[in-house]
Amino acid sequence: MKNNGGQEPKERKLAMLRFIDRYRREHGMSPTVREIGEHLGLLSTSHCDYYLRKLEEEGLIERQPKRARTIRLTEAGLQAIGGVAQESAPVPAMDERVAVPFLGYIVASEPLPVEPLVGDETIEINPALLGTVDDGLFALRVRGHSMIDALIGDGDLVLFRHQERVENGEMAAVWIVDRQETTLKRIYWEGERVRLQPANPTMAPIYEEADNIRIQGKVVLVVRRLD
Amino acid sequence: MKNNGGQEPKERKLAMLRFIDRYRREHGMSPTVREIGEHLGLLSTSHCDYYLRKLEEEGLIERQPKRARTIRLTEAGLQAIGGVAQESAPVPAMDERVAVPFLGYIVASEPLPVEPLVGDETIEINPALLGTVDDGLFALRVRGHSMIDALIGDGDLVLFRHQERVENGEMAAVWIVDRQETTLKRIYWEGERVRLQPANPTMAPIYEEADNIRIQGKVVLVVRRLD
DNA sequence: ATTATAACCGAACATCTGTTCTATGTCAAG
DNA sequence: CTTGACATAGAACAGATGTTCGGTTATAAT
Repeated sequence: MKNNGGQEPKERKLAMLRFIDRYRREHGMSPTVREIGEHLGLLSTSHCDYYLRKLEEEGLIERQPKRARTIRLTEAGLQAIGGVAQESAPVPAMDERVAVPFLGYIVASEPLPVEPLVGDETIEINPALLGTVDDGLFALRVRGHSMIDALIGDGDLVLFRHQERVENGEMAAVWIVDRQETTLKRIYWEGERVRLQPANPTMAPIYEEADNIRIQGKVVLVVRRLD
Repeated sequence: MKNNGGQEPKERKLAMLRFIDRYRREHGMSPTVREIGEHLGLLSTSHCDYYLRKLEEEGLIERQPKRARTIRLTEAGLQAIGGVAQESAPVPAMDERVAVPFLGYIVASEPLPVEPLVGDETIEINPALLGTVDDGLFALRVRGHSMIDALIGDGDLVLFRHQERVENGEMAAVWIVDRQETTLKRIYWEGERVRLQPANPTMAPIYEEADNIRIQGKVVLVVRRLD
């Protein structure tokens, strides 16, 4: 059955992508299979599903099986639209934001007592700034000057990704267990010992037993406001 | 039946509003009645519906009857979240994003020819990171190391606010007229002359006639990705 | 004590929504 | 001509989802 309603499959797929994208932006939710089909002049939900499957296989959309209104464009899908609609600036899809918990402050000098990492304040960050969509992010604002040579200054907002292991030389938020304190340093593993290295020549490194620290997260983004 | 699960009705309504808002931002779609109820510890969808009706009567949410996943906050609902949660920074509404034109690269070393500031690529920035909502922003990615002591490194994304005048010591994108070149430097006004000062001890300042430069914009935000 | 109200529950119901199944029609290749 | 691939329709199905209904419980007021 090759009566394409006047459209080539490729064009129809793009029209479908565009409809989904626009619908989401205009309605704040995804369209249903029936709504998509109606707009494209398809008389059967299964026909619509046929094309949605193809788009999904091609990685241009994603949907949650068996749940209502979950269709959304992937990054590739957005680019597919952008590639054809050159005359309009790419408009980010609705969900292109990451809510990052803001947990307070981290001292980039001497370790100081910091409340357990808990908070309900969030900061919205565009994933494009992160280069990737990450789970397990949290944000801390820096106090102090011990990471100045790493271009992290007092008052900077730093985003961390939760992970319990970092490579030598990577910067991380470190919880020192027996001190009940958290600090931001560059980490170097030295056998049973860990060197917590400031990036500031006037400051001495701190040494701790590897068993006595907990890596809270690795630095992935630094934001500084100057105005 | 006044067992409120430890929450006053007003507080529970706010918790509900917050959950809906956060869910939409994190998942790009609205929660179901069951999801809302689960999060609030309500054991029955009808109980959840009871509160949703109230919120709807109060104009804090809107939903499309009988359709799946259509619950959303109204403007009043968003304000209700922001208005009560004084102890936490206001969370920008979903559409509060500033589309900042990304105009390419700026050289933080020797001035080099740079195309006129034009481009159609944009980067979405949360105004909360800026501290203010500004018109006339543009973004440039840094090339070079001449601003290293100002904690601006190679590859950093820098946001500028269009302005034609900066104070001594402020950092700005500067267009040098007779060279037809743009550079990022710290600016110092010295009578008829301007000193374009690198923040790198290995580099000499550049002097230009004040008439020969045009301030393109002042640095207001620096973003660095490390991962 | 009674009464009224708000809050809460669980079951049932209606419909929405996505998905599967079966069948047909068209086209191209052999 | 046959075969296979692609596109299309409609019906049916399963489960998701919102809503209604009938009831209970706790509290405050009288």
